[in-house]
Amino acid sequence: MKLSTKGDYGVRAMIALAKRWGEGPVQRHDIAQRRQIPESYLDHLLGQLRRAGFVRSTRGPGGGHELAMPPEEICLLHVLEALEGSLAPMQCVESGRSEEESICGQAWVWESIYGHMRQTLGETSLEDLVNHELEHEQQTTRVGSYSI
Amino acid sequence: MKLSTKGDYGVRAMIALAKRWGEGPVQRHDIAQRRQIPESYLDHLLGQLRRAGFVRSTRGPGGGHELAMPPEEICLLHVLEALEGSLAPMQCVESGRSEEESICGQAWVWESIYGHMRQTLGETSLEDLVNHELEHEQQTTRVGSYSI
DNA sequence: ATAATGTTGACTGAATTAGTCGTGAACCCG
DNA sequence: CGGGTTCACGACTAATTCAGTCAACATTAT
Repeated sequence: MKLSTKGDYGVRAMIALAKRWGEGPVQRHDIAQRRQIPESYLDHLLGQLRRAGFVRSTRGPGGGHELAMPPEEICLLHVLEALEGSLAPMQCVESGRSEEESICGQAWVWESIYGHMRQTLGETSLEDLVNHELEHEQQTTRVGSYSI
Repeated sequence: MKLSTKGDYGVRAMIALAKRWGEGPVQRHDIAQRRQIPESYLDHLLGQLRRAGFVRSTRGPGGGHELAMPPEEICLLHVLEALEGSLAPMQCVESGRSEEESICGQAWVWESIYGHMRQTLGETSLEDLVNHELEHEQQTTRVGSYSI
C-alpha cells in the first residue's frame, strides 16, 4: 500500500514549482537539489507531468520548467494519477465496475476508503501545500532548508 | 497504492473461515477452491495468520483451519497488518514520528487519509463482511458460488 | 557557432511479489 | 504398529515492478 517514490518525488517537484509560480522557469538541477530528488530521475517525472499538461518547459539558456496553470487549479489527485495511474487499492474497485462483478466480498470497504482518499486528494491543491509549508516554516525558527 | 494479493487472498480466506465459524476445521483445499486462491500459496497465508493468533489449525484426518476467536472480534485492519505490515502510504507517515521529521511537505495530507483508512478498516469486522456477503447473495437470485 | 538546457528512449540492477516444491511432523483409524 | 490425511516450514524460482542511469538528440539565447 505504499505510494511509489515516483508519486512522492513528483509531488515534491510540483510543490517546488508552485512555490516559484510567476517567477519564470526553474531548472531541473535546482529542483532536484532543493527537494532531494535524483536529477536524472526527475527527468522522467517532469516528462510525464509535461505530457499531462501540468508543466511547461522551455529549452536553451534561461530555460527550465514552470507550472502551466496557477497552483490553486492543480490538485494532488490529478498529479498523482498522472504519475501513478489509478490509485485504487484493489482492481475490483477501479471505477466503472458493476456490483455483480466484485466477487471479492471486501470491495465495498475499499470503495469507501478509495472514495474518501480521492475526495481528500481532490480537495488539496498545490497552493494548499505551499501555504502549509510556509506556515510551518514560520513556526519553527529554523530558516532556509526549503525556502523559496 | 495497490493492496498485494497476499492481503486480498488473506482476507478472502478469513471470510471463508468466518462463514464456517463454529462448524469445526475447514481444509486448506476447500478454502482454496471456493475462494480461488492458489492452494500452495494459501499455506503461507494461513501460517502468518496462525502465528498472528487469528487462526487455529489441527492436523490429520478431519483436521483443518478455523478462527481462533469469534468473527466479530476480528477486524480487517489487524488481519491486513498481520499479512502486509504497516499500511501507511508513505514512510514519513508511519506512526510515532514527530512533525519536525516530515520534510516531505505532503505528509499531513497522507496522515489524514491514513487515519481515515485505519478507522474504517478497524471498524469492519469479519462478521460485517460475512453479513454483507449473505445479504448480497439473497438479493441476486444466483445461488451457490460461494455459499456456506 | 557554441554553450546551456530540455527530450527521449534504451538499458540495468535491485527489490518485491507471487508463487512452487519437497520434506517432515502430527494425527486418526484399523 | 502402519498407512493415509492433513498441516508446517523453509528453500527455491520466475516474473514483475521500481528506481535510476546514460547517451544521443533537439532547441534556443547570445
